[in-house]
Amino acid sequence: MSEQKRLFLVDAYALIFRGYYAFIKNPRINSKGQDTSAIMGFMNSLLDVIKRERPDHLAVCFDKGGSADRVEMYEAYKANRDETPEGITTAIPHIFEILKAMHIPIMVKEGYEADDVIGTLSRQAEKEGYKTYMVTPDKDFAQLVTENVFMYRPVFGGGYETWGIPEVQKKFEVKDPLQVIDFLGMMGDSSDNIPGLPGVGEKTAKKFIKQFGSMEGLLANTDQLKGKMKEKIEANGELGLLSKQLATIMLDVPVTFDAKDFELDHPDVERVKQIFQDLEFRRLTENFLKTFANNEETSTVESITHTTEAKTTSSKLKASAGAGQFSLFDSEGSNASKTETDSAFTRKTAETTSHFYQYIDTVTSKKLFIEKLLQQTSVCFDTETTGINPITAELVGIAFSWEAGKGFYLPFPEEKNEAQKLIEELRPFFESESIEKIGQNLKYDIKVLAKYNVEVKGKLFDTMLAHYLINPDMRHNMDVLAETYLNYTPISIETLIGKKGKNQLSMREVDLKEQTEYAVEDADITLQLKEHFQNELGEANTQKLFDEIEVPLLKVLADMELEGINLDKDFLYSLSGQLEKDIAELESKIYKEAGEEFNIASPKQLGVILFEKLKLVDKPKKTKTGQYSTSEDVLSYLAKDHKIIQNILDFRGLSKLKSTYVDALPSQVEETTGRVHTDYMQTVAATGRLSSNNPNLQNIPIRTERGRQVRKAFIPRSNDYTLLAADYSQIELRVIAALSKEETMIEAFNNGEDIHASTASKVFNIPINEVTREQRSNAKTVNFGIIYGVSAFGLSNQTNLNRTEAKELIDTYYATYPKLRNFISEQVDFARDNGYVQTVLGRRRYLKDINSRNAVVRGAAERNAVNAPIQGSAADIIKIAMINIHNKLNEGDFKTKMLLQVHDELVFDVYKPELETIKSLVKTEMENAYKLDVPLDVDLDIGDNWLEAH
DNA sequence: ACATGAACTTA
DNA sequence: GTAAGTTCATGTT
Repeated sequence: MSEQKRLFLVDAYALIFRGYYAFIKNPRINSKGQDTSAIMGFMNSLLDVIKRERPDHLAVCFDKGGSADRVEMYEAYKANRDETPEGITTAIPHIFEILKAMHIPIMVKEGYEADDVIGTLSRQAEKEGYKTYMVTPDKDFAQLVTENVFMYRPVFGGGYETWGIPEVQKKFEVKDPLQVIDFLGMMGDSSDNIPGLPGVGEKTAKKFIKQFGSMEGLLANTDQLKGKMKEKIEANGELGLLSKQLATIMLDVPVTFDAKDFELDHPDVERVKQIFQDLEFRRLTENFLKTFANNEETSTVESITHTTEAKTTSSKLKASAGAGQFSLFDSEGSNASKTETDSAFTRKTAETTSHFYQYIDTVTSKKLFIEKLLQQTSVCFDTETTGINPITAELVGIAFSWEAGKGFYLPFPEEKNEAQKLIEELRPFFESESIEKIGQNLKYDIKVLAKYNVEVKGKLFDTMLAHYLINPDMRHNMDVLAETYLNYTPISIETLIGKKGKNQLSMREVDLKEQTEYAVEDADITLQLKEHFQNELGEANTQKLFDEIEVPLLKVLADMELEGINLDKDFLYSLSGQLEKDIAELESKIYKEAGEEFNIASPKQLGVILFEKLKLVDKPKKTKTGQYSTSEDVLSYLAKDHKIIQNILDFRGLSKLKSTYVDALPSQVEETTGRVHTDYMQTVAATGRLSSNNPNLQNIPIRTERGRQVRKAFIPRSNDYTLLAADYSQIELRVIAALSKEETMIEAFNNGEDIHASTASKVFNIPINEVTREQRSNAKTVNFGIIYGVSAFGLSNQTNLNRTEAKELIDTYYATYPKLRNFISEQVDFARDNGYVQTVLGRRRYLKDINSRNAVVRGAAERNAVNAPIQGSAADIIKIAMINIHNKLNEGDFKTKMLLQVHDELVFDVYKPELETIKSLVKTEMENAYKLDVPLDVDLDIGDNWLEAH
């Protein structure tokens, strides 16, 4: 069990300040009038670290006398820092006293800051083979991180996060933690009074680091900059270098790391108790006693962990039932060895049933386990990893369950080769065609395993997908499902790794017993959910949709996501520069026109300028929150009244373009693959469509000339490849024509007519070649309106027609296409009778509001009743095409890959020699994915980027 | 630090 | 009028 030794170095002042301000609203004052907030806050953190981590070595580091060197360099250094609050200065002697009583070494060195002391010690400890954890919230320390040196940051709301090299690379967007110095030097730090470069903030600093690598790199290449920025940086090179020096933590402080001195040994309990009593700390005393009592207990438990004898629970500390104590493989069905949940466990899950979860940590038990595993016909599994991004995540463990209430957890070693060896032993299971694999969101697990070169074969059952088909309007996360269908509350991941968001620990840091309880429970629950959903799929008549569409598609999506797409970052960088310039110009024009400077991006401030200062309109429209509405349609209506309006609209358009696409996309290129990997969500859209996020590649601009340029950045993987975009022409109108059996429209499609022009010709009763642009455009609007469930009101809003003209147009439209009108009322009637509507493949959408007495609510449900079968059927069709194409590409061993899906379009990276074959393959598969009474038509385009391929 | 609303992007 | 996702400002832990 002897891991590498771990040294914890605590940045005292940082934690004291943090503790002090945590209580600032409600300071702790004892009966003697002492403000003990700082002491309390600090001690809480310290005990917390000890309790969580059980360090073998620990020291607390203080500043003393400021940094003489730094003041010499820059006299303003830390000058504008506020005077230390009295509550802190008075706390220091007490803290010293407590630390002494606890036998914790205190490190101070006159003339050096704690950063420098910690930095120096970490380097010495590293040489002696220690892993060092720097306990501090201060981001500056990130520069010290190495393979063996970590930041251990307390986070708001409790808990800690560990920053190793990958975390630092991610947070600061640097390649090497040392670049954090350049980053801080460029952007400056007001609390340390590091000046930084003028005009450079976080974003620009990150950009520079990526572009030039360092401060020196930037200063040597200012010729690549433009405009004001160039001038400012060239003029301030000295300041930049000085800032970098100020930000650098020293590594040569005259202190010595002596392992023996730093060993964490037993505190003088009586003395500490006495001090705490004097300060009137009651909870803290308890906490302290528990922390150190706990320590003893832990070592006892560990010493018995590997015995096979089930041990009677003698202490409330042994909370994780079952795990670790196993009389395993002779235990099938034997209640005697089943560990009942005890009080400490039951408190989290009220209706917990007894369970039998075990982890596997010996060669023999592993051998037995794999033997048993391979005898099963159906197994639920769940991977636990270091993160939520499957491309970078590493396996921490895999849980398995094939019988309700029971399961096993196989932890994975951190070392890569060892992990690979272990997964190889599981390969026969994962690649077995005859063992069914069950899971919740299998796409994730499949992607993780793919990174270990393991393919998941055999029949699949994904409980998330199953539930999506059973009830698409609900949410499908496991916790909700367990509560709804099993009346069971699973252990939340938050109790393990801390609050959601950025504050999470890695699963790797969680105690093995807790990992087991959590992971196996997930597999167990998922297995039980499967039993439940299996029957419901049959009842909802969606078994086929599940087996033939959604489940096969999951693997297709996994492949597409792993593949990613190549992005021309440099192109976007230069685009960003142009946009920045244009935005700045618009900005100054707007300020001039408004007569003052304000935040144009703030609808609130903008509203005041437009409607109170410039009084552009008498009765300004308000939003539902009571603010002035400055939405696009309101503003374009005013564009003729004041030239500021057009500038504002342009400003908004360009800002959106820059922030959401031009600047965001390059930062989402995956470091390890050099490509952008979107995540397709298969279970969010109520109609059956996919959605895409991180980044969303389904809303890349195309309508405006400027926006469309972004598509030039999406490029083939190399010169041997080209992009192919294949899109269905008017698929939704074809679907509605086919479903309604409207002959007039079907005939137009059969004849290959321009459907909007054809509609205009019929509605306005003129020959098709005499249709004007405006007529075609109005016809187009109505055609789309039908798909969305028209109203005259909506239509008049979308066109230049007034309400009566709009009504008239709709009436004529229905007269032209009578069966469309029938189809619409049939859908609504069907929904009223059955409570749902469905697509060509039987995908259902339930409409609970269809019989609502509230006309607005009911109207919305009626529009859903019309739209869902159309949008959903189109989604069904392209899904079929994707599965078939994916199969064909695999069977034919093509180098060509399918990369993207954008609702009615598929994008491929085509290996040039395969181009002709692929073109016909794709067209055939898409057009014949599903047989309708209307031909499906697919347009193909190729190009050296996504814009050209259109 | 986190959630919400407004605005803007797509099919 | 349908279906989505991201960013920014803003107000609240």
